[in-house]
Amino acid sequence: MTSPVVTRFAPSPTGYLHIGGGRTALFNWLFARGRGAKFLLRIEDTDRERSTPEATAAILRGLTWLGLDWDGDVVSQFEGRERHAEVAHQMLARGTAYKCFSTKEEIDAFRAEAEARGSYAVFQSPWRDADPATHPNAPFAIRMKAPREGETVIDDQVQGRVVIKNETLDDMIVLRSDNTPTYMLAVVVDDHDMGVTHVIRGDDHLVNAARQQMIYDAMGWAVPTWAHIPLIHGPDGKKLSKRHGALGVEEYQVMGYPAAGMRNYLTRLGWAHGDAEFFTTEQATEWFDLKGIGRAPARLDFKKLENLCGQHIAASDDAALLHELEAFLAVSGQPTLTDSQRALMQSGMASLKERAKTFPELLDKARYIMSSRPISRDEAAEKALDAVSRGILQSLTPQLRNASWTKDDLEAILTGAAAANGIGFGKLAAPLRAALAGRTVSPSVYDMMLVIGQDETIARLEDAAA
RNA sequence: GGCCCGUUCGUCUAUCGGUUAGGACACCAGGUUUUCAACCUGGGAAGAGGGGUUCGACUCCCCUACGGGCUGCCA
Repeated sequence: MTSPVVTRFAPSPTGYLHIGGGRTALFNWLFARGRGAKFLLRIEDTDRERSTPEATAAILRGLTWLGLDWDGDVVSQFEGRERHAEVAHQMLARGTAYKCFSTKEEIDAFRAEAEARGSYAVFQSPWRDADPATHPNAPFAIRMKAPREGETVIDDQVQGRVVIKNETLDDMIVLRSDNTPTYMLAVVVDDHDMGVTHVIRGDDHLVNAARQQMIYDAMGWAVPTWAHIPLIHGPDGKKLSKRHGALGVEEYQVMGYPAAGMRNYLTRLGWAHGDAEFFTTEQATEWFDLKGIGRAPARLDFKKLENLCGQHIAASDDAALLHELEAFLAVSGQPTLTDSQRALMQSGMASLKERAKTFPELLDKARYIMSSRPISRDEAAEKALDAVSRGILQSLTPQLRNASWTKDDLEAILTGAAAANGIGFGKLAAPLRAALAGRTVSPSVYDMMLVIGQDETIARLEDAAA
């Protein structure tokens, strides 16, 4: 009988949602959602010094923006501390753990001495096999009685069969002398209690998996399926750091990348499904598997991210895109759309979305919608509006006033005007763009005219011709 | 220092012993065009190095180099 699949994402609330953490969460989510399984969220807040509620909130916001919804309530690891202590004591009772009275000072001294000698032996507690009768009446930590010989084998779905010699692992502390659980114990207990079947996490935990597996064995619990994924590196191949900027998932939102494109890019980073590059989230959940995860760390490539985002923007539903655009405006601290801007955006979206890779870019292309008369013009636009062009624009307005305002009608008028003036259409389009958008780079003149309408078009042309 | 993991075009990757080593992004050239974007065509571009195993290695094994991780009463 195979138990139903359960995955989880377990971040420490010590900062925002890291881009690597976001991808780890995404992989877990994809794996679960593709199998009708559960995706749980647990906050590893046992380190009271470094954990903050603000960080937890930021992580939740990041996940939500990425569209990764979790099942059930968010679990606080700290809340389970009594259960963790209980398990530590069960280990004691089973003889798979022991009380260690060595003080932190003694252990530090041992390490310092070892280092001075140039050796790096693991600390071996003198209390491992001590007679309980000799136990002092003093605070103690509970240490796992780890096997000293043999090896622990991690059957990893990504890294393959990884063998760790037990002699290289020490008797880790599972319960501190102040009765608080350590991470090693807490993860195992929580994953077991939450029924987690697949642990998909960064490969910085690969060796930890061996230690954790010892606890599973000590408690006689079923070991989950391991999948340790490589970390993400910066564009320079080095560890991701502040220097690379854009470490937090939310920063990507502020930069204006659409969530769908972000998901696509992050999924593709370190995972492959043949030659599939551009895909929907539905396809991703359907295709995602552990086998497709690569073993080497991947670098962030903003160009590819942008390309994918452009494709997703173009493929998006107009109304949904407008909603996401407004959300972007809000998080990036920009003014909200006025009612008329929103209405124009709605009708202009179809042409706008074909040409933008990010929301700032889309907004830039939508300048003809975002600005109102009088339209301010940049230098190139000013140049395009020379005396001759102004004259042509002037001569155009009577015809436009009588136009039926359909694409065909406008096309007939404009190409006719170009021909009448003995110029190519491109020569006419430049001043039109300048008049309509204040720039010589803009969406199609027909699209702009159709979106802003007859009156506004004529008014802008008259402004420019004046 | 010890242990563990990794290494295919600039980047993300395909390949699961036999391929002219494929695709995508980026780049370069040309085309189309109503500017930008898009689009079309073409191009350059890779198995870290060295040993094995094998009729045959990118693929399996070993060594080296480089990168990363772990080595806490942090997570």
